[in-house]
Amino acid sequence: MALAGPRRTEIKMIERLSSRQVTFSKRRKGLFNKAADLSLRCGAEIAVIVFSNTNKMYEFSSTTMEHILSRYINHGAAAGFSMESPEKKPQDEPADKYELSSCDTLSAILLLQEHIAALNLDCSRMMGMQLDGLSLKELNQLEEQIREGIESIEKRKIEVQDYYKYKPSYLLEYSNHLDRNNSQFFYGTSSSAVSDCTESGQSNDFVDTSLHL
Amino acid sequence: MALAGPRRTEIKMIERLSSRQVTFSKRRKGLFNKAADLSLRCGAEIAVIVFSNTNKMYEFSSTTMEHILSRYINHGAAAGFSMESPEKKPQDEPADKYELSSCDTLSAILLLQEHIAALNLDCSRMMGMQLDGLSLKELNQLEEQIREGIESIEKRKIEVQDYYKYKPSYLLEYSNHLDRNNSQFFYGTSSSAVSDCTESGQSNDFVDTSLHL
DNA sequence: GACTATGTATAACC
DNA sequence: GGTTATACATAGTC
Repeated sequence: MALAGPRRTEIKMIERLSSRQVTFSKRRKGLFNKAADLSLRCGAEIAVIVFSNTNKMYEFSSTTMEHILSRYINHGAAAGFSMESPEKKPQDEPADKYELSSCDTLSAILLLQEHIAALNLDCSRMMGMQLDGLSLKELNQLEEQIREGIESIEKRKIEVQDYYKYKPSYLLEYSNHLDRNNSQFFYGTSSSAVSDCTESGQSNDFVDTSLHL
Repeated sequence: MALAGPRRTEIKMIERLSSRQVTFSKRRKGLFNKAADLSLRCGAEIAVIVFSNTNKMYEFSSTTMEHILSRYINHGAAAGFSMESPEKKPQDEPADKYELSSCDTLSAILLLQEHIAALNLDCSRMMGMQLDGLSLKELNQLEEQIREGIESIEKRKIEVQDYYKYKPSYLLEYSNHLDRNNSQFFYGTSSSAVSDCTESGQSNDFVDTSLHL
């Protein structure tokens, strides 16, 4: 008689390789089933990509992977631009931003590069570089911005210190895991909802980091 | 007294819109949790993309979406990406040498988005946001970086003040204009391919403003 | 958004 | 790869 069931299993990396592989197979299958279920029941379009420990790739997609990915790309490309030009009002989203078709790849790339240039400039300036052309007023704004950043960081440092002081280890598990992978996402916030056509503001994917100078 | 539980549910599209939406929310959350579990327990890298009926997008990714997707693209490109054409795909085709394949374009965009995500993260952190997952040491490094930035800005402010002091204003405007146009630097560093197999930590070195945390 | 009865996924074992 | 006991997910309901 098997007395075993899924005992209170702590959520952490399984050490034993064989167990890990078995668990991976079973759970991966379960995950794909869940995805298929959700897709069918709710008419959702779902893609799941999994890379195992051993760099093997597994995928599920309710329609075509390519279709979902290009849909994702277009969505992200559109949603990613909130502020490449500081002159523009960030809240007013002109309709044309969401009209990127999959054929507009070249312009999408150009826009992304523009976006990168702007972000690069912002980053550089916060590090005290590329300050040419900023007026005194703008320099003051920049400095103010940065000082607020430092304040937040100081606060966070205290939080982290307390956190480690009183750490419940089960809370650290996932964030530690993510730390190892150098991810910016924390467990609860890695899922985000962004509307396809009409967006009313909230977007977790791309934080508006523009300095608006 | 609620006598209900999940009765045997046939797997088909849920007709009632409200039920479908509720179910979608619950199951999507469940799916993402499963993905997170699997990722953590087995050290897998997982991405899930979901488009709802109403074209809302939701995503989960154990690391960054861009990283996983470009890994997917590269993997697929190397090992039989063509599912629809069972025939072989010779890579040495002089014909499309000067033509970007859709795969290349997609991966180019992903690379750019990954770049943007990294820059966004850097900028956010310098502004005191997105600090989750940074260790105390990293927070200190970040703060140090920023303080150096402030120092440079202070110095620049003095320069500018002197500039105003000793320069006729009609010359000032014009040179300010020139400064501004010259200050935008481009995405000059050639974008190196992101290595897939070796997870040697952060690989956004192509950003010269990277914080290297 | 919380509750609860019930179905489902799955860890340990074969 | 199959079985079973148990934890987990969740449909219907408030």
